[in-house]
Amino acid sequence: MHWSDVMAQRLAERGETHIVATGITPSGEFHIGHLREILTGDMIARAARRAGMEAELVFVVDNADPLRKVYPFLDPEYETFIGHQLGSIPAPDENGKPDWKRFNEEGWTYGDHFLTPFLEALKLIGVTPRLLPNLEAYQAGKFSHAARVACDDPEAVREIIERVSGRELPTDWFPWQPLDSKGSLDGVNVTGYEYPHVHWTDAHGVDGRSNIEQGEGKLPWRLDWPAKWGFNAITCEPFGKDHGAAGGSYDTGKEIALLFGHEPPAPLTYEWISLRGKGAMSSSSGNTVGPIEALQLVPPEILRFLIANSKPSKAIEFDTGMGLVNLADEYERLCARDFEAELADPDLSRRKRVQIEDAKVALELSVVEEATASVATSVSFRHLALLAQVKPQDEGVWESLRATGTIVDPTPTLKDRLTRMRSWIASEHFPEEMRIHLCSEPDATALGELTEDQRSVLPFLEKALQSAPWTTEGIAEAFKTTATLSETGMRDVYRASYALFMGTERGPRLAPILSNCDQGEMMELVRQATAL
RNA sequence: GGGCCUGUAGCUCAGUCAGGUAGAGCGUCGGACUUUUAAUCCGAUGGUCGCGGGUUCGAACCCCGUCGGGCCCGCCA
Repeated sequence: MHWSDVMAQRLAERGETHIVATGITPSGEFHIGHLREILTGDMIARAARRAGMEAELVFVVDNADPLRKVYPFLDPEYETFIGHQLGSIPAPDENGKPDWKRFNEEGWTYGDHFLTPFLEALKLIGVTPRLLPNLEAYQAGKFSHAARVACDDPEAVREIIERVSGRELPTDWFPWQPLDSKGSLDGVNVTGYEYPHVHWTDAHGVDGRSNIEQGEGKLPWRLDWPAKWGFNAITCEPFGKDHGAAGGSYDTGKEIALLFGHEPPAPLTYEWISLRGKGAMSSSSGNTVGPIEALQLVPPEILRFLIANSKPSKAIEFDTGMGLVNLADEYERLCARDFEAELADPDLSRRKRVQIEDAKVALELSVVEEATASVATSVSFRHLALLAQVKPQDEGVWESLRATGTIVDPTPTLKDRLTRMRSWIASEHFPEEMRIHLCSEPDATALGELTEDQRSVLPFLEKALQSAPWTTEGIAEAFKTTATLSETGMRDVYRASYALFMGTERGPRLAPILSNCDQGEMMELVRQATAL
């Protein structure tokens, strides 16, 4: 059974209506690691709906969290904002400086700055969750109940955290973090509590009080999370393996949720996504591939397929090179399969059946538009990558595909795919082994591997190409002429030509590629090779 | 120290929950297509299931131990 269906089954035992939660702190650039969080949630919700339940996806924006440090992309000026909530400080401008103008005029915050492009990418990917900004929830008093329970009996909370996580809390620990006189959550000492106020002294020697029902502070993460489960009626939440560890925040959250008076959601722990060869993704080190950047390379359904086809417990190595080609081609192959027919075979082994069923579900989850069928474009990524390189104009690509009977007219999907393919080819991510290289000078090694017969083709090739019209047809004709003149087969002509022009044994059709090159340069290459 | 995830073909992984003849895709090799956009099709190749015990008629799967990799036990998600 597909992992999303396993989860849906678990949800079915709990009830008919579900709210699947995801949540991210908008502290920096979003990356495809965050995509796993949100897509995992989306796929659980889809699976639940497919199983006949009602399910909604929500996205908690943790903009009540404080700025932790001055990241490399921020101006040192941000030093003054450390400890301040992401939803209440200005966004960095293009130079990393606080954009006060937009902040004052439009209320454009640090959190908005990073969240907005991510939401755009999500839309393209077919995910439109209901947003739950956390700072606003505090200000609206939604945390009141939980905050009061915790503040009324701090020892109960402390007991749970210390017992479950096995770590000792400082003696002055208090389950509420007040905002200080400057708006920071750091360095504040709680001096007393009298509902609904928490009294404090801050690092500047100022005293004050914080109303726990009006967002004048926040709950520490380990309480904040279970509190949100309550007032948002969350029934299911996928989260990264960090939270899932024994003694981690889900473990303590489970018990704290009960203290607050509600059931914890059904959990699903997922592994991280790393970049192939570059280790874990990290916004601060700049070692990231953003969702937008990824979408310029591959269509959204491929990105969805990556998540759908990997069990959450499996770490994913995101490979922007050959891995992406293979992934996309696998997707294409799956699209072309007839799963119903395959499953109708009564002799299928259990293993085989599971494999087919999982592939089928993964494919269903990959379509951007829920409950629509995936469509095969009948052109593999590999093939399209070649055509895109050989034909500078889109129309040339379509002509080639028409000529081979692959398509009649390009579908919007295919046009879209070609656009992305071109941007991929232009990027640093495009794998070298997929790139078509023409030799700028003769490749002695490749030529040396030719047989005598094949080498003898070269002078005839030179003669035939010299007088050929420099078009695809003209060049193709010249190859045939060469075979006749040299009294060898076409096989040897091509074998020699690939060694000559590309330094390889085989390759994509030469004539269309050569016709896009300069005849003079190519002839020079032939002459030099012949003379060797 | 405590815990979680992970280890299966050259590569990516499925199969472990419900024990029953080791699977898929990619790659590689060979063939076909009276030569082809590294295409397509067919065939072959390929594994001491990390290691050692135990339970069982039977273990990749369950139990115990052990080794390697990743991660958590921070007011970071």
